[in-house]
Amino acid sequence: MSARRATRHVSVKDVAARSGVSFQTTSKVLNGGGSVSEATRARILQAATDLGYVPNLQARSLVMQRTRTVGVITSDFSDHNLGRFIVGAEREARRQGYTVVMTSIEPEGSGTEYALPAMMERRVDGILLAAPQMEEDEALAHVLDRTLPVVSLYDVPGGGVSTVGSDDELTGVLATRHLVEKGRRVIATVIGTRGRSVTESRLRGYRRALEETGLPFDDELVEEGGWEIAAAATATTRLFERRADITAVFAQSDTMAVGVLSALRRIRKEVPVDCAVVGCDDIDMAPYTVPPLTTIHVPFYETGAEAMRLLLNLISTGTVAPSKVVLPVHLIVRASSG
Amino acid sequence: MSARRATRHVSVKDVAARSGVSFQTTSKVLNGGGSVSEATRARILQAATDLGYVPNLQARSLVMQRTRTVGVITSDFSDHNLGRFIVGAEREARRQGYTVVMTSIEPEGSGTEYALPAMMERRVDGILLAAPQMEEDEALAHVLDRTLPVVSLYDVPGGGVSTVGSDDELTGVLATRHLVEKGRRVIATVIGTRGRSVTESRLRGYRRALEETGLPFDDELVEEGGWEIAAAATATTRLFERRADITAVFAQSDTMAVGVLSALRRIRKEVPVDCAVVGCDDIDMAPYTVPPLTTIHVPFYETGAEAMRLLLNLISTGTVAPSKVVLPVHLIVRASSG
DNA sequence: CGCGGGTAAGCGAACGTTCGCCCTCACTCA
DNA sequence: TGAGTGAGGGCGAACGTTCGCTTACCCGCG
Repeated sequence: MSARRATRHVSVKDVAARSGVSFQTTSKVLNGGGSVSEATRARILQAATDLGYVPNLQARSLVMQRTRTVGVITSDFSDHNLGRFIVGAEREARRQGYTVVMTSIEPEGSGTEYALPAMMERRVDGILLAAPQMEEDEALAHVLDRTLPVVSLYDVPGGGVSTVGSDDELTGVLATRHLVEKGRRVIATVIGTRGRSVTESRLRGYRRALEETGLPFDDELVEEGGWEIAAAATATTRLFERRADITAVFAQSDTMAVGVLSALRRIRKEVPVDCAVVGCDDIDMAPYTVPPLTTIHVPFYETGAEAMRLLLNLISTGTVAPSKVVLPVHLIVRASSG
Repeated sequence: MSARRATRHVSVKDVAARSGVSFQTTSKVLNGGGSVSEATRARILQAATDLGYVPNLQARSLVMQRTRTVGVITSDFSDHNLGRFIVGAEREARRQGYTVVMTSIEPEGSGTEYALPAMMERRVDGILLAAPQMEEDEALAHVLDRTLPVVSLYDVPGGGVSTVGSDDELTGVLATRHLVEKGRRVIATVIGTRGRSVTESRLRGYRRALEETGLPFDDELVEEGGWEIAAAATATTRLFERRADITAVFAQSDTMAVGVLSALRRIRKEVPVDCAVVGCDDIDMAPYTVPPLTTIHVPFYETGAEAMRLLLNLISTGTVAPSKVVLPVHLIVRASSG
């Protein structure tokens, strides 16, 4: 109807006016401090609810010099795993009385130019980094060095930032070792994005498991799938064009494993008889692929929660000393590995 | 090292001191207003970057009486579709210079008790509701009535709240009509959660398409799958126990369709020969199920963006008059429907 | 009766901004 | 020469809090 909002927000002064005391006394009552008689306390409380008083956190943080807000910088979290991370983190923040302000950065965006300034303007008490592409952002480490508590879910170039993640090398080891134990000898792997820390760690695990069992590591058996179904499918096709004798594929994510399965179906390889497949992440769909997917369970939700826990801890102790938390992973065997 | 943060934030006064002017003049320069000589302007700007000045949005919103912040209240957005919604919304907000503060509410939580107050304390300029369970929250409509611009992705009981969504009834119609056109006559449907608006609309569409083509609607052919893979699978099993003559299933989400496919596989029904399957949502996996899933494409990302656009529009015009936007959907034919 | 002590409440300042208004020049023009 | 003008800049107030200090008052005690 009208073009202007009618209702002014009710402030502590309004409450004070209605209960006939100074606004400072009202403030005392409303957040517990000071000594106020039972009578006036009741009167003030009554007035507050009558008026529907809602404290203004902006004003409060202005004087308190902290906002009880943490910033979460993420890339596109329609990605299922990232979504789980963030849910875990948000929940933990909420549990400890913090609010989350969130911004996602574009795949090509550097974060340094928009996201970080935006968070600083908001005077967040700390920042949780959940954007893989920040691993390549050289400017980043420089900017946030020693200025604010920061926890990242991914490696940050300069170091000096606390990190929480799962044991990626172990992931590679468990998957590969399992395939070896199943009697597979020519084990290919479809990896994520080259250069990214998860990718390299899981690849290292794959390699270690091979060497550990006396099998040769062969560059020909590694192909990049870029975390996507379609790309993983073509990667698989390329692998089999090169080496028809492959009897197992380890995909660095369940999503890519779906692509692998799809490619195998197309070239008429039966899973697991002709070729076994192992993924990792343990997404909801994993038990329902054809055949059901053996995978490594990665505790995304817990990782997010743990990261937030660490961040809030840094905030409350005022520390910025970096640390590194690694959460365990485990194998879940289903039909795709025989 | 030390338990106390060393760096105070630099304020507009610090900048003023360094450039030898009053802090008000500094403020003028830093946000464009007023008339300041080129010389001092340059001097102030220089001082600002030297000191690394970052404006304090808390203080600014305090005097400006608006925060350029919108609250997003969501349920668990590790749900893929919700994630897309929110990404779309956040991106649009960012594009228009708004920041998003986010809270998710527990499945059982009412939102009225935690989420809304939290947003109000933060003095958000508007709220985007993206939590399906709020459809059942009777208290909700009462609380936010006429107090703040609100846009919801789901129906809110009392009405009076603007809504953005896709055409759910059309979704049901398109899916069912397609199956009829493919010659199917006994078409079952696995629905989401009873009573939820999406569920009922899609069911209504299903029913309308049947009647439109002279086929009878039969309660026996409807089973609840609760949006989950496993539940959808057992729902399918139940359906076929009742009616062995079913030749098509319309699942109200792709996720549930995966469960349907899995159940059909178990009872040795071949898709699409024995039984066709159509889902909806068009998730990334849809082209990679076995067989690839025919589905209705739902523009989640665009819905989120549109909802945010509407919300920001409400905010800037100061209106609270409710409106209702419905985005189109379309059929995508793949192998699962023959 | 005067004094100390405790409790209840008020007061002033500060946090970092924006905004409207006033002052002070120097310059122009009649 | 004196009034008018307009640009450049300062000043005070306000936004809604918290916090430390001070004041007013009531009691009991010596």
